[in-house]
Amino acid sequence: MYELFFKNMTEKVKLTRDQQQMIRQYLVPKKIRKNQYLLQEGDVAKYAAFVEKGALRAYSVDEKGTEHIIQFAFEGWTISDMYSYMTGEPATYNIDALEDSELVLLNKSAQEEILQRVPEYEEYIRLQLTGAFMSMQKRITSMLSLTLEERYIQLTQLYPSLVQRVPQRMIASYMGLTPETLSRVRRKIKERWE
Amino acid sequence: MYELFFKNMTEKVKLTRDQQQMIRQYLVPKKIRKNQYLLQEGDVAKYAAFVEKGALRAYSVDEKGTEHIIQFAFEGWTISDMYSYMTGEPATYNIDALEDSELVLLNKSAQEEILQRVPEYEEYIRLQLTGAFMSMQKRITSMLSLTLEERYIQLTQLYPSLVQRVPQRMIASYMGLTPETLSRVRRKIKERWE
DNA sequence: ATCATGTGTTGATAATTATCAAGAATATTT
DNA sequence: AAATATTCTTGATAATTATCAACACATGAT
Repeated sequence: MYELFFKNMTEKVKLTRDQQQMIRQYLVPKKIRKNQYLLQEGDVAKYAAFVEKGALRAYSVDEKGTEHIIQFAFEGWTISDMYSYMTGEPATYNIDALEDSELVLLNKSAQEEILQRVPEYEEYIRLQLTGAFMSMQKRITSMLSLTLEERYIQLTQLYPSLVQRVPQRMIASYMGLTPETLSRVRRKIKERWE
Repeated sequence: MYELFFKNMTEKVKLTRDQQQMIRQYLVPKKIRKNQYLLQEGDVAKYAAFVEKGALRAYSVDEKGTEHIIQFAFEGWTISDMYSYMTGEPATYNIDALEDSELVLLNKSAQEEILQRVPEYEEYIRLQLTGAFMSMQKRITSMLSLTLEERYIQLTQLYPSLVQRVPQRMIASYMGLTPETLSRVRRKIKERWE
């Protein structure tokens, strides 16, 4: 239990055994089944979830009922509705599981207590946020400057497990396209390599 | 000098006078003129820049020479090529000034020393990054789920100074559109309100 | 194993945005 | 103030993507 969570953290910051034990008290394990919700829009996001095993997505639903996937999270990633988590306001996003998943949950007040008792945890969060920031910035850059083919190829190279474990209609949604267009993009890539 | 920088920081974390004085040692003031570069792609981003006064943009240039604006920064915002700053690799982005600007520069090793001597600075960075993360997530959500009119209206509401101080062709670039299309979007909004 | 449901592909057509070009308006330079 | 450069708007056309529909294939339920 929590192997990946602590492996991930201790790769970034040095923690004593005692500190790790202390943090462990605040963690809540959770298993969810494929298609099960972790968060529904309108509720308050009480937790940030670290993915120990499995895959999740965060998505918003527009007035026409179309889903727009904002984020995927595989093993080693953290997912939440950050605004709702930080402010206690109703969540914008739904979060559900693409596969049976094992999560490590941390609520906000627990995080605050950890931060007071383990200062190194602050550094861990900073490094995590920095990684997420860079990742998102790269995504926006790609959306603005690359062709669809280039974007898809980049996705498969940066996140190979995405393409293997996620249905194509969801990859299309993540890219802001219809499934039909993504199918055409993939055909064009294939033709270019024959 | 540095008024906004310290105002911004002390709104987020509590610092003693001594701590503030200590941090001040590491800061470098810089004035740049409109259109002057702060960073050119290919160079290493030695600094993160806090905007005391003025406005800057970060943009990438694609193979056709088209500029894609990734970020604007007005007073109170920080701008850099985060990946280059963190890793010492060559920068992807150019950063230049849209107006005569006054900046507060902080290089990476100075940041690391501050972090060791003022633990509260860690919290400040975390809170800053959290804000930036939420802002970027909102931007991606809008790009995926809103019509162009809705996106433009949202921009003018979230960042009124953007629309007043930035040429429209740059707003179009930031939105991923041509100037012609943005002009048409604005006309449609106007017709809708008459 | 069979049936039902979901996903991906394909073609045709409609809608949206990019590209090109020119004119009008605004900003900058002399 | 006049001249020049830049920006914004507009129209026409081309290119790209969305929408609709049908079929083939894959997956899930019984």
